[in-house]
Amino acid sequence: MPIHPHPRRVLCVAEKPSIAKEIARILGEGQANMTPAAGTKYIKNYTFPYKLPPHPQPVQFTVTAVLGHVNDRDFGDEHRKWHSCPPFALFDAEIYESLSKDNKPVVTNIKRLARDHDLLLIWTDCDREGEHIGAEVLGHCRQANPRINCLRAKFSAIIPAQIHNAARNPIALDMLSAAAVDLRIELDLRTGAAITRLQTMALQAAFPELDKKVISYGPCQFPTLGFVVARYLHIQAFAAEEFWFIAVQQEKDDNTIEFNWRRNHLFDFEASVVLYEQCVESPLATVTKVETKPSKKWKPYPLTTVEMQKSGSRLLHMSPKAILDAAEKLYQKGFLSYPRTETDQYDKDFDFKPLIEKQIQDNNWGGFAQALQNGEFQRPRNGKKNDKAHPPIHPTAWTNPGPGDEKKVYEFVTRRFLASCSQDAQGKTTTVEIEIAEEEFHTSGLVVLQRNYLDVYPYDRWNGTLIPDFVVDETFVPSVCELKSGFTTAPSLLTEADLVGIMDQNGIGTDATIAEHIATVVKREYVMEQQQGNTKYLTPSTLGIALVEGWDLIGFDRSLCKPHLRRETEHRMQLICDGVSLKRDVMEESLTQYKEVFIKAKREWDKIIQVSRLTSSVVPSLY
DNA sequence: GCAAGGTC
Repeated sequence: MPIHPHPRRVLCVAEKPSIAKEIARILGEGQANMTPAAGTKYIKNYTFPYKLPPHPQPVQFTVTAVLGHVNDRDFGDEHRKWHSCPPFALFDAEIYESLSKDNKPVVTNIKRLARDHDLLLIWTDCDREGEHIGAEVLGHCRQANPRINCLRAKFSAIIPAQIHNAARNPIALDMLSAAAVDLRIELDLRTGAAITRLQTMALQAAFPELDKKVISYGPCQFPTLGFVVARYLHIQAFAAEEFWFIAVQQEKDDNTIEFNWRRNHLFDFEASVVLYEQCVESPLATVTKVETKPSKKWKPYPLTTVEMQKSGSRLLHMSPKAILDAAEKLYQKGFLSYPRTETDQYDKDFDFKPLIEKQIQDNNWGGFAQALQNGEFQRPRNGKKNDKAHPPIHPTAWTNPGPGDEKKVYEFVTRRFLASCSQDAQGKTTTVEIEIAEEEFHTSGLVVLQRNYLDVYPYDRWNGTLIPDFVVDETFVPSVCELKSGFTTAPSLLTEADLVGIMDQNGIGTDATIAEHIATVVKREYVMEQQQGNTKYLTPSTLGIALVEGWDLIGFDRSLCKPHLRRETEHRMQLICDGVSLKRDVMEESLTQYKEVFIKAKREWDKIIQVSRLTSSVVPSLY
């Protein structure tokens, strides 16, 4: 990309204030002049001179930010009221762009700046949403200054080399990605509003007890509900099966050693009896193999948002939403890095030392941090994901946030960070194999030699089970050899941690929104939380089950409750980004599909109603 | 009274 004609004044706009601050710190080399923007306490404008080679004279740089997306979209007055039009009209109704109240001073600020700058340099996150936000910013700046040029800074980490490089080698804003996001915004608004109104009004008419309740549809909330219902129905349909196995135990050196059958277990009773009787007839066990091998337990990967919510909700017994909220607060206070990231690998130039240094003062893990500084440090493992915008979540300063959610989250993130900078736990595993009447059994023991990361990461367990020495060819008659039976057990209901993982795998929602979608289906009373001991399980309400079964029954090969449609939208967005499809064509194709769903649903609506009646007669309460 | 996606 050729460098732009030499600009005199460059206006840099980031996606959020924290990034603007970092860019100004790096490019301004700490000398930037800071003035707060009028009307909003979040946004600051930074100015400083900056050299853009090959020109010898520095130009003036101004760095500012917006707060994510700038524009709001909604239907006009003639469609906004629920009874102002039939819901179907929402598929083709005019959509208007407007500024939300909070964004007015933000836009006033960039427009004012745009007037006396000749180049707009977009510094939003380098993802699809970032390109879209960039396009919104450009639109407003062009209104204020039609002649302003626009380019995009491309960076993959907030480190000086990258930021300077991005400033000096800008590229074009990717309008195709922006168009793809446009598609999503419009499609989700139309389908969400149309189907929500259809569904709500029809169900309220049939069930007076649903009066005043919104029965919302959304392309993310419905698949989320679908996963919960699927697991519930799976459990309902589960039939336990009996199985048999030979249990062998041996007393040795005051220990009871359990040996596991190589066949694990059999579902065939007759066959189990035959094999068992052979063991009873010649009960002498012979040791066939004793093997000791080094083994290790791997330290955890760097922390992404999804992983923080998944393992956090399992270990801290908090909801994914509460975890993200606490992380957000800690981030705003400057204690944690940006909490919404898909990245589980650190940039190769990432400087760990000063961050570890800050943790030395802690009463609980300070000693561990000190040991890392004294030579125990080992670079974190690299995961497979990189959003090219944010590093993994890590503590940026030491704090003791008092009791409560923030303390739990801060401690978890910090221990995880220190653990990832430490070394794998080392141990040795001993396996012993024996034979009784030609049937094989085995057992194993573990000795932990070096705990390493486990010392700072109590969430992981790796316990040694000591087994006494056995020698090959040694023989003994086991103290216990019995034929036992058991039953297969149904899977358990989904936990929030499970659901986060399933949504992530299926591309439902993003790191920043997954927790919200779960909270939404709970708020809508499609799903209920069931506390069992320390764990919260998710179970569908009668309403939730009826919705899923009803929509499935209407007989779409692609039910609204399955992740398929969302995946298709994602795929089509990618086609737009790649320049393969035009937004206009994709929009038409998608809307046609949803219109068909809508018409069919309206026609066969009584099927959903029937299922609902049926389900609510089985379970008396609707909730 | 509708969605999902940014960010605070």
